[in-house]
Amino acid sequence: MAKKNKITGDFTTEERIKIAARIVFTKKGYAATRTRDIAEAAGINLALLNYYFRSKEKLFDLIMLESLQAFKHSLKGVLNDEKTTLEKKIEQVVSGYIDLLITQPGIPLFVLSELRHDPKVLISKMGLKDFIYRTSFMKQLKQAIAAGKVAPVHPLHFMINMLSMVIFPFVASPLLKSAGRMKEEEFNTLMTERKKLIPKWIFAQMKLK
Amino acid sequence: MAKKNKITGDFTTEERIKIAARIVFTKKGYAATRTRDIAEAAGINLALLNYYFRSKEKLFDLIMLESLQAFKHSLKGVLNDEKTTLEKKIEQVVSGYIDLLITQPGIPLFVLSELRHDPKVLISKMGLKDFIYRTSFMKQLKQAIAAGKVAPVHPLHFMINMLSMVIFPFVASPLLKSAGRMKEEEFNTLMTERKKLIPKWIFAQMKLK
DNA sequence: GTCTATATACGGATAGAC
DNA sequence: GTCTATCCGTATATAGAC
Repeated sequence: MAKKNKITGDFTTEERIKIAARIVFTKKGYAATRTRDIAEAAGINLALLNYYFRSKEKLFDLIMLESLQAFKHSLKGVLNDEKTTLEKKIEQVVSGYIDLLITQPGIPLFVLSELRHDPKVLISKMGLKDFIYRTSFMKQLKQAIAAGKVAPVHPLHFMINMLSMVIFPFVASPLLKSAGRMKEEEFNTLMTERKKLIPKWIFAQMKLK
Repeated sequence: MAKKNKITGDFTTEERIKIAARIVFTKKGYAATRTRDIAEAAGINLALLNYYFRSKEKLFDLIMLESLQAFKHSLKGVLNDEKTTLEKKIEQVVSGYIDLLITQPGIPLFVLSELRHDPKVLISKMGLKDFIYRTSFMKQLKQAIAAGKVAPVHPLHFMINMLSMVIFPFVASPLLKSAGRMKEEEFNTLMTERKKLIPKWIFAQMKLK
């Protein structure tokens, strides 16, 4: 029995459809989603969905683009702030990202699982090519390694570790919750703890010889 | 244009279908997969697929179960070996798992994205309930924390960190490759480096005050 | 066991009334 | 803008010949 959560509140029809679409697409993925389900969740008729968005695919592209934007946006500002130190950037990214994921835990899995079908198009449309490399964060990291202040390994390792430790628990949450006997609330407590812990862990990694 | 890789070699028809099904399901997910595509990849007719496996769903369940088995199996043996130290277990899990993922990089995303639809059934069928907690690894880890040898945080954090740093790069590989301007080969080189690096990083985390 | 042909259902999209 | 009714392509599954 799928829950029949109708979208309520003071939204235009177009907004209600988008909200419903985001929920259903995120939960079930593109192929498993029926436009009828979106319409029902939005409290409108199927025909109206097509009236506003022309097709399932166009609606989906919109939602996906916005999801990727949210992802990219929450990294970009912080990683490119010329004024902050490497350490500060890490603290800010980790903290901001975990806050975001606690409220929207389904987005990473949604993006990653759909991306495997046609990565090229979206990645170029989003300007993600070389995105990490062009950040101020990456330049600082390279300098720190060159100066011997950070362990001499490929700088991407630290970026990967940071994103992994922040994002993966949310991606694997159903497995982690049952394999680690956690309830929703315990899980969120653990994730909140990680806002302080992950930066410390990364710093420790960077100092290793 | 989907590649028309027919399954060749000395396999029975049933095996060929399963091999083809694993490839197509892993790449596209359940809903986006057409049984016709599996049949074509297996070099047989659509009707024959139903002759052997009754339905798309039954075939899928089989593939999913085997994928989860592979995941669980590669952890279970190592984590429950009473004779090895905590450190040794970590080294073995990380190394074995990365080797597995380099050859089968699509499995985690496949499992995790399908699991979000109906986690309960598969998790209970797989005996994953409390799986982590019942391991010898977890007992050793708790003892080490109690003895003050490991930082006093929730032991699951370290398990999460290990799995995150190992698995996540493969789950996010399309994004990482383009955002970090890596080719397939560079990516694998990096992952191979991580077989040695991740255990060191975990040890450093565990020693923090 | 393996095939061709087909029944049947489902889902996206549109026509047309209001 | 919003609805009801319907069209039509597509995908699973089966019947039945070989």
